[in-house]
Amino acid sequence: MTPSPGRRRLPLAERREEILKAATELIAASGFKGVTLEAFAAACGMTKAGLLHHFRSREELLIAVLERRDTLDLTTVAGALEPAPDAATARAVMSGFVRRNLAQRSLVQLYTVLSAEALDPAHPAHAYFRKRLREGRAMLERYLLAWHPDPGAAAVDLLAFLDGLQLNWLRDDGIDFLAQWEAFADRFFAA
Amino acid sequence: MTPSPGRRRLPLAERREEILKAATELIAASGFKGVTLEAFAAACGMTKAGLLHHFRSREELLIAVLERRDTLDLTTVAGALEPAPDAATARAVMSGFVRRNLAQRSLVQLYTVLSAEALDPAHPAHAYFRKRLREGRAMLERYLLAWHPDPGAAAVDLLAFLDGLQLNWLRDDGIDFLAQWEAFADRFFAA
DNA sequence: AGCGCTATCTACCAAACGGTAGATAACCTA
DNA sequence: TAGGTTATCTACCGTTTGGTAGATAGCGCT
Repeated sequence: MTPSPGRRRLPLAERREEILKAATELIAASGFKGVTLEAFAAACGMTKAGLLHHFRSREELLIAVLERRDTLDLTTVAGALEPAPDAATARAVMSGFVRRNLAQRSLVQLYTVLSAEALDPAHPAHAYFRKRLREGRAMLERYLLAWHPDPGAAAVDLLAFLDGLQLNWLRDDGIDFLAQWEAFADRFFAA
Repeated sequence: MTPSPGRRRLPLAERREEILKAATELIAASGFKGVTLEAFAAACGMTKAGLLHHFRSREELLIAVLERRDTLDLTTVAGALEPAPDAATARAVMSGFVRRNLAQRSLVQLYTVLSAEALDPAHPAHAYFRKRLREGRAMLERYLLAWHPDPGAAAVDLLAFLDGLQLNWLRDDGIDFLAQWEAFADRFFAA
């Protein structure tokens, strides 16, 4: 476990980014409970103590991982709905969202594994996921408002299908995510 | 943590059942990784050593929990498809399944939490869930075979929706599971 | 070149973990 | 009521865990 070129010193921002990226991969694979401080550190060639210089505790690292993905991901989607969009543009936005997720399997897995783990009210990310779900649903509802007869139920419908499809896709990569989505969307956006 | 009436001795089968029931609740709440041997034991008023008299290891307890639920649950559904059923009976069977799940929230949560946790190939229940998913999908496909134009894709569709709806229902009990399901079924079984 | 800053390391700790060994006590039968 | 069976307990062990204290070394600045 000793790093090859002795000691590797990086500027703060750079090392932080490296740690967060590695942590994302690890949590996606084994959940938060499944990864130790030692493992997080080793994944970027340092020691526990070295890592704790950047994040004061294991839990703080988790929060940082989540917040990083939010700023990187959620903001991209939110911009496009200045006027409430019609069915066609709503579908286009959603399809873009799906395609982007498809390209980042480990990220999808991070959120899936972690959000299930965080159903436990004692989990450090419990509050985070509650908030995120509500905000996501509210945002989606605004997308559907202009043209769908029952935006509330439809939002639940769409999110449930996407979450479930992701889950099954992660379990069995024989599933053609894109095809299943497009077929669902054909029906969903026809109404 | 000392049990009130000194020592409580139970016949083997009875104690086993009590342990499994308590373990199911605990795992549903916090996942398998989230519960210690001590916690499993304390939940039925005994010590670690006492519990290990009935299950040789923590992992063996997990397997027992899963197998118990299978014999109790999966067999009930499987019986009804001697001839490949038509759309109406297929829907009736599925609706029964949904209603039964609705009445046992903690059981649903057990499977949801655990199956996400077990996406990790190193998880002790990983193989179990892979097998279970494949069998479940194959069974559902047989239900759809007689009347649906594309049973394979439809089976994925239905399971994805149900899994996702369960997940969101667990996250936010404001969701009306039954209503969402019936609306989805109206569309699904109309084809 | 030399100095200060700080990113990183080595060494350590207390607590919690899964599991084991051997003593103890509750029930069943004679 | 005595004795055997076994479910349960107390006490312990070795390992792993998250986290801390203090030493060390790489980098930027003058």
